[in-house]
Formats: sequence, C-alpha cells, structure tokens
Amino acid sequence: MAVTMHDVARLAGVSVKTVSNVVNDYPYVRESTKAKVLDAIDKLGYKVNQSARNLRRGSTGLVCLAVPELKLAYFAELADAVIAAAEKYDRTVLIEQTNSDKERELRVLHNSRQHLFDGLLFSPLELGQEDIAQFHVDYPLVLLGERVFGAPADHVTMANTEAAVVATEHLLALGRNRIALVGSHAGEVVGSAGLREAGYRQAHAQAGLTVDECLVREVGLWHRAGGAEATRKLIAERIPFDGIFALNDAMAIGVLHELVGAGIRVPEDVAVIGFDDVEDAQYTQPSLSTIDPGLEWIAQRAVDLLVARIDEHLAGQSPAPYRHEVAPFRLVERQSTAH
Amino acid sequence: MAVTMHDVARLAGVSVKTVSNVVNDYPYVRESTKAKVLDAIDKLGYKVNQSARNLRRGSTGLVCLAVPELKLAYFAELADAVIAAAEKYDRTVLIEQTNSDKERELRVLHNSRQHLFDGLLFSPLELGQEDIAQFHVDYPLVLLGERVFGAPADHVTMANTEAAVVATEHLLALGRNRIALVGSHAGEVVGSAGLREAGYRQAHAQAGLTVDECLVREVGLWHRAGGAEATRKLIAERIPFDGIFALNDAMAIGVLHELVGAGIRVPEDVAVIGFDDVEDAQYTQPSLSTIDPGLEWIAQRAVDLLVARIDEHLAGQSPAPYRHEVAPFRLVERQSTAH
DNA sequence: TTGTACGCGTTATCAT
DNA sequence: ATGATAACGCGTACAA
Repeated sequence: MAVTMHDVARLAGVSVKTVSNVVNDYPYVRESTKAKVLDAIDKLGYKVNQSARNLRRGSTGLVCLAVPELKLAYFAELADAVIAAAEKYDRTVLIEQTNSDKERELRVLHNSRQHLFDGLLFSPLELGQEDIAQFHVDYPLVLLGERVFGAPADHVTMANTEAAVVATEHLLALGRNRIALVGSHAGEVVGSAGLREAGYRQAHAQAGLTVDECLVREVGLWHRAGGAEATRKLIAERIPFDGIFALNDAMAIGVLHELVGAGIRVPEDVAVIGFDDVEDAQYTQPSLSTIDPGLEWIAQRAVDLLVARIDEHLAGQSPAPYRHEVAPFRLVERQSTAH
Repeated sequence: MAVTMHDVARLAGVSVKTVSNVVNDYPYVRESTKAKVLDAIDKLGYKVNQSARNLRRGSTGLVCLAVPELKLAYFAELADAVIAAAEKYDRTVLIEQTNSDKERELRVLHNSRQHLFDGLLFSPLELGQEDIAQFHVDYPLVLLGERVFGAPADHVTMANTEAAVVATEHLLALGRNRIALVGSHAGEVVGSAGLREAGYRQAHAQAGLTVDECLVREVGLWHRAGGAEATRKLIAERIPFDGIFALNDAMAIGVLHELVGAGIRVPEDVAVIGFDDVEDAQYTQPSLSTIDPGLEWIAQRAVDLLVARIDEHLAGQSPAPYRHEVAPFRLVERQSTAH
C-alpha cells in the first residue's frame, strides 16, 4: 500500500500537521524536527498524494491547452511555448486535441474533465461566432485564435489582417500583380482565413488593383496536402500567376513542393510567402518568406492571463474586465521572395 | 461554491448514493429515479469533482507521455498517435517535455507528479543503460526508444539496426559507395544513433566495403540545423560523397536544404535517405526517401501494454514477465533516391 | 432498489 | 513550534 503522511508522522514521532508543514515549506518548523521528518520521508519513500492535495486545495495546478492538431507544426510549437511559459508558474499543461471536430471542442469546453484543470487555454477551430453562448463557462478561460470575438474571456490574438496586408504588399513591391491566395474559406468573415484574406484584398485595394477572383483558392484544412493540391489545380487550369500568398506555412510548403516539382522557379517565376514562421520555413527549398506572428509572445501572454484569472477565481473575486491582446508580428524575408 | 452530489441529492429528493449510482451508470436504478436525478443534475449544472473521485478510486485515468521535444515532428506525431490510442481506453494523456535534460528525465520518473497519472510512457534520451536502476519504479511504466534495455518494464522499440541496413543497402544498390552518415554519436552502442550506425556499418561489411571514417559525421541533437551544418562541413572539407544517410528525417531535411542550396543535384549527384517517415518527408524538394518505423504500431502497442499494466497494478497482482516488442518497419522510396 | 455512515490523504483552524 | 481534529466530495460496505 502507498505510504501516507501518517506513516511518516509515526516514524518521525511527530503529528501529520508537522509533516505537512515540512512538505509545504512552512517556515516555522524547528530544524531538528524538519530533519527528522525529511529522514522519515526518505526512509519510507513517501510521495505526496496529488489527488488528496487537489481535493483539499480545490485546485490541481493543471492547465489545459486545447488545440486542433499537434501534428501541425504551428500547434506543436505553440504547445512547446505554452509548456515553457506555464513552467514559470509551476504549472503542468494537459494537452487536448480536438481534431477540428465540433463535438470535441464542445466536450473540452463543457463535459471534459471538469475540475481536472484549473483553467483552459482554448484555440477553437470549428466553434465560431454563432456559438458564443458556449463560451460562458464557470472556470478561467483564455481564448486563442480568431474564431470568436467578444466572448466572456480574455483573448490573445495575432494581427491577422495587418500582417496579411504586409505580406501582400511585400509581394506587390516585388512587382508581382497576379498573386494567388491559397487557403481561402469562402464567406468567412472572422477566423484566420477571413481576416487574412481581408488583408490580401485590402493591400490590393490600396495599390489600386482589383483581385482576379480565380486567383483566390479555397482550401478547407490548412495542411500541406491542401496547398499542394491548390497549386496543382492552379497550374492545370493554366491560370497565370507570379506570386502566391499561402495563408499558413504548412500550405506554403505544399505549394513550394508542387511549384518546384513542376519546374517553376521560385522566386524567379513565382514568389511565395507563407504565414506562421514555423521552424520548417527555414529549411524548405528555397527557404520560405513568411510572417512571424509572435508565437512566443502569444503563449507567454496567454499563460500570464490565465494564471491571473485562476488566482482571481480561487480568491473568489468577481472577474476583472476581459482583455483582448494582440501580438506584435514581423515580416520574415527569405529566398522565396528574394529579388 | 461548486455544486456537489449532496446538492443534487437534496433537489432530487434522494440520497447521495443514488446520485452516485446514476452518475456511474449503476444498472439497478429505477428509471423514474434516474430521470429525477438527471434532471436535478441538469438544473444545477452539476459536474463530478474529479479530484474527489480520484482520491476515492485511487487512480486518475491519466496516462503520462514523456518525450524530449514536441517541436520535433517525430514526437509530435508520436503524441498524436498515443492520444488516439489512449482514447480507445477512455484515458487522457498528459504530455511532459524533457528537453533532453537528464534532470528533467529523472524528475518525470521520480518526483514528478506522483499519483497524478496511473502510468507512464517514457521515451528517454539522456538516461541510458548506466541509469537502469532509476527505472525501478512502483507504478506501471512502458519504455519507448532505444536508450535502455533490460529495465523492469515493458519496452516497445523499432528495428533500428535492421532498418538501417535496409536503408544503406538501398543506397548501395543505387551504385553509391561513398555514403556519408549524418547523426553519429561517437562511442554510443545502444541508443538510436549507435544502433542505426551499426546497421550502416553492417550493410557495408556485407557488401564487402569498408567505411571511410571521414564520412561518418557527428551530430549531437538531431535537429534540422545539425543536418544542415554537417552537410556544409562535408562540402567545405571537399570530401567526396554520392549518398547521405541521415539518421532521422529532421536532419535529412537540413541535409537536403544545404545540398540543393549548394547546387548539388539530388538524387543525381547525391542520393539521400532519412529515417522516421515524418509527414514532412513527402513535401521536401525533392521528396525524401526514408524508413517508416511503424509509429502507429508503436503507439498503439505501447498504450495497450501500459493499460494492461495499470489494470494489473490496480488489481494488486504481481507483474507478469516484462515484454519487449519490436515494430515492423518499411522502406519508403521517394525522389531523393530515385534512379 | 435505495439510504447511512465511514474513509480516501491532505490541508486549515484552532488551540497549546 | 507543534498537535488534535474537522473538513474537502466522492465511492462503497452494510443495512434496510
């Protein structure tokens, strides 16, 4: 059977409270007693029972990060950054994959393992503005991404539209004026697709150009395969283009693969830019220009906010006004848009 | 305050036991009472308190997966596969990153959040054969990877040496006989590096060739940057080579990047093969030949074994003999080794 | 089929 | 500086 505080207390000849004091670094413990207790702990191989501690404390020290898919480099890097940020607060991160499944997103939010984590960092993909009521939960929640705005929760986003304007302007400045957009979600207004596409259009408008709609290519799931397929079609349909703005790096990688495979030179024939600045972008052939959306910043800020909310929640305070924070972004120029 | 079973019981006009019965799908509950209880649960928004349940049950339903780094595509894909496999058993996966830090690996194994998870799936990188005593833990443990053999735990591995033989033979069959090895760990015997290098050497020996030692390149951390750097050096030192076996795909991606960047044609001038069959391997330029080590199989099997051990542990049985299972692998031919 | 009462291992509130 | 004791919320003998 597992060894408990009582066992330790008995062996050390003290009360459980004293053992608890030692374990929790309560300052007013005589050195000699502390030594006795530590000795007993060592002898018995005692480990705190987290379940009991959690029950008593009413919190678990766990923070949940819910993302669509870890296989997507962006989310793997986000998870990495969140874990690092949470560590500073001595908190463990529980990762949930929602697999772009609405059911699962709802489950994370509601049923899920309630009371298992103290707070949730949620990056929804399927739930949208119309589901805003769902985000009314009674535990600390911080939203990531651009699917939902105005929910009763803190929200950390990136400057999608502004960054997309910069990316598009970068291509335009290269003298490209038939820039294909890869990754559009028709009819979407909020959401990364909608917001980034808006930037693409805005940059064109500001340059006095009209967008040729047959250059705007729909891709549902932003995976490499989608980018590759969109490019194949673009080529097959003999639509002329001299630039491609892929709405994320995964698709851009697929785009590059197809272009180079088809003997189209990048950037000479077609300049390509992505979005995310995933590590892989440095190692594509040619290396990929992209937008660094401030991932580290986002992770750090989101964890800061969440931890603050958790403390607030545990203290029984009523919530301070919700905040919406936007990460600073940066254009990263590499070979795929060199001149 | 959070709503408890007592609140539900009171509202439904039954005892807590009945509420508990309903919540846990105990079959012998009258339909009418069940309905009353469910109704009350709904009205109050009651959620089971996991901490209390865990304490009472003596288990948490959590399984921990400890990997070096999620940013490495291989581990992200492993995590994905493990989460999927665990789901079949209704178990949640807690991911710990050890960042190739020995301290952290020990912490996961020992201090860590004992009693927070029911079992551990551990892929060590720094701990090795000399630390085998450390693996003597009193909770269910399944080892992944090739750092430690003969520990008192189930172990799921891949056929490193055999697969490396196949990869090397594949290059040799192309007529390449100056094959550089990227990712060596000098002096390592077990461990992915040692085992795969052994396969490389074995294939050469079987073909009656001797390995030119200046083709064997050391890379500590198997990241893209390491592969790129090794390739740069190989070129700078003017060492002739017509093939490269990178010991994982991340390095192979770095290798490809440097080769193509230096104007060396792949596969015409230099054929390249990797190891892991990460999704990215399909999208490099040219696409990367590699070894599919049976990741899904590994994840599934590891979870099966772990869950079995957990059940055994909870039942208080003494452990059945430990098993060592080896996943089936497969050579994946792509453009980087086409002829 | 349902209710009562106790214990899981901690931490918190008092005392002393 | 330390000890006795009562919660925390749930599951489960045992009883009814």
